[in-house]
Amino acid sequence: MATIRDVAARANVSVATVSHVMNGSRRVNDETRQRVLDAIHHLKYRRHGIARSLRRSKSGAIGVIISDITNPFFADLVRGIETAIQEIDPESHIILSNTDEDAAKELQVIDVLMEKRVDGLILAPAGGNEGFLSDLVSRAFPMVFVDRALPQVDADSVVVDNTVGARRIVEHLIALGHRRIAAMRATLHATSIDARISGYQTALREAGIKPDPRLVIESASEIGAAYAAGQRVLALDPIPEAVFCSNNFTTLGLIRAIHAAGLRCPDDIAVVGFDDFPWADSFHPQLTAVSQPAFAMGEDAIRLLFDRINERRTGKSVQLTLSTDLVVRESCGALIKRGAPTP
Amino acid sequence: MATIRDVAARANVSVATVSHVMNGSRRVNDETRQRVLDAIHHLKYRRHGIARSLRRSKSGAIGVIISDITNPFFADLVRGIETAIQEIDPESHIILSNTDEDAAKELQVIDVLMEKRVDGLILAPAGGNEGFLSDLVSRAFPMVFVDRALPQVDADSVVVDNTVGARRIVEHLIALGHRRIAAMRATLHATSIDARISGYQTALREAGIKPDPRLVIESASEIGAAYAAGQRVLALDPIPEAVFCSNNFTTLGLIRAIHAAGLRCPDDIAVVGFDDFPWADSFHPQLTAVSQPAFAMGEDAIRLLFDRINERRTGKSVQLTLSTDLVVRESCGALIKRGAPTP
DNA sequence: TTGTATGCGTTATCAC
DNA sequence: GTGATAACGCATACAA
Repeated sequence: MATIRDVAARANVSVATVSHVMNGSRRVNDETRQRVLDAIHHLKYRRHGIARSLRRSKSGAIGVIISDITNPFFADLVRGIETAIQEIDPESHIILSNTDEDAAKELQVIDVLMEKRVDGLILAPAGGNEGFLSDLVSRAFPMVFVDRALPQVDADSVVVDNTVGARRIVEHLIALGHRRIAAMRATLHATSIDARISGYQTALREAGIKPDPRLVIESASEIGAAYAAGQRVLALDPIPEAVFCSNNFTTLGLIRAIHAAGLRCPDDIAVVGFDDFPWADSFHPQLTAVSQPAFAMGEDAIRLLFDRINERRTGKSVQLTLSTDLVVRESCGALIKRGAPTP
Repeated sequence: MATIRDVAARANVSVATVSHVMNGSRRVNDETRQRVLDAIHHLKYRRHGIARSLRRSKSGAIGVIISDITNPFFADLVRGIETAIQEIDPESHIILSNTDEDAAKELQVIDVLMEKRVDGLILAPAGGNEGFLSDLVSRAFPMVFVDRALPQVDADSVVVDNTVGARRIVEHLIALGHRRIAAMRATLHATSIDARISGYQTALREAGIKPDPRLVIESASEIGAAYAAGQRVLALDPIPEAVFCSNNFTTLGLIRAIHAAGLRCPDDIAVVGFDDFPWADSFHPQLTAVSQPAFAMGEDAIRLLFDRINERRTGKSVQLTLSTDLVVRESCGALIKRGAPTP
């Protein structure tokens, strides 16, 4: 592989000149520049990104730590990050790591990324590493939380208004006449799930319905567990008229349980979910859901991050809260019972 | 940030010694080692991955180029790659790029990755860059194709037996009594789709059914287009008894079209798809599909790649063909018409 | 068992 | 408008 010296030699110039034509960092005589360009072309020269990183003390790598890329929400988020990087600084790239919500794994992954000298970190924190993370931000390391924030850690964050989103969709359920509304609570050490459940409870209370803790069923965030939890929901006596699922997994598990039990949705039981996904309208009935702007969250997160990296912004952290959309389809019963009203 | 010199100074040893204790690359007196370890600990020293890469001329980066991480197949594949990397060489990491099946984007992305000096490439080729890629492998650059191979490019590859997979599932349809079987052909410049359609035709022929080109409907690999294509399938006269969908998108589009038309599956029309996904059994009816070992493909691909990188294997390329699984659920009509026979 | 010194390929400072 | 050269932080060949 040709180096900058090879190019310099062939073009009869110094390495400095080659470097400057590559980077446009100072005026170069047109004829000289052309000689350099020719040499570059002939030698198929590509600059050595690693050497460059070392010299400029900027790796061009952004660490992105999520729980699972297999989750469509995170896949969209990552595409958003990638797209925005392309616009803002195409020389940068993502290093992606999955933690599966495991705090220990998260810690280890961050360690590796620090050794790789990532310029910054976008993190959907699993929770449990607050101390370490606080230390990081206090040393001014560029970091932004996404999807969930950690109250104890004062970093930038991009989240969604979980409370309002959950509240709206449960209000919708209530407007349709449902009263006995259960909830599936995904067990994650994340503030987001708590907020969703709390939005659910608020909606009930405002409608004069007393939240019944027995109607809140816990479920691990994994498809098998969610199926089992779904069966527990159906075993409630009497069976709920509607169910609010606090994330992807619980929705899928419940729907499967409903079909397995030979029940019909929304006739026998209505279902709504937090977090929409591309397949939602291939479902039968099509799923009514709270849709999160995952792609936009990724874009915003990376923008905040670059602002930190380039020190366009220092000091006080900023919290971005995007709003969700209520996507009314069929599983809530809306279309069937009375058309598609908006709450 | 502390450097190796800081550590050396604090421990009263040379940088060489520090380097050797970090890497375990030569014997060091126990007491000396302890001093070094203490210094490392006190200074919170982390070695500089970039400098290390430069010196060892090994970036520890693996380029992974796929069409879209949002596709569950690729998400699984990437998790497989990541998991195997963790085992084989935890110092390495993935740089992920999406091409959206765009050859120009693919070329550009590869260029960027080459500048970053990735140690190797795992690529689901979009097609169209055969010349460039051939050049790369001829210069012994480690590369392995995944999901699809390029006949003109002699690189290692990990694919699935598309023909057999498609054939089996269509045979299953035939065994259930379906005769008029349509197919949805995703338009991709990929050998995999061709192979699937050809498997479909073979199954028909072997059953004495003459493949009818009018029953093969084209669809772009995008959900909206697939929905429209699905409607075209339903508009065939007479309506097919069953449909074989050649990938994820076409399956989803068709199912949606069926529901929208008020038809019932499998009673009015049976559906099977190539490429299973985690949500398939939350569908109603649950989807019968050919399941690909995406995770394992990722593992195998990275293994092949590391063999190249470490020159454990040179020269002749190897082709790995994994087999698929037929997952019989409900959409084919099997359970409903006669229990769940295996073909 | 340990240390010295060179170079990996750049960028950037300083000099001309 | 151009060039010489000193870092960037590490691994390692060679010495001791």
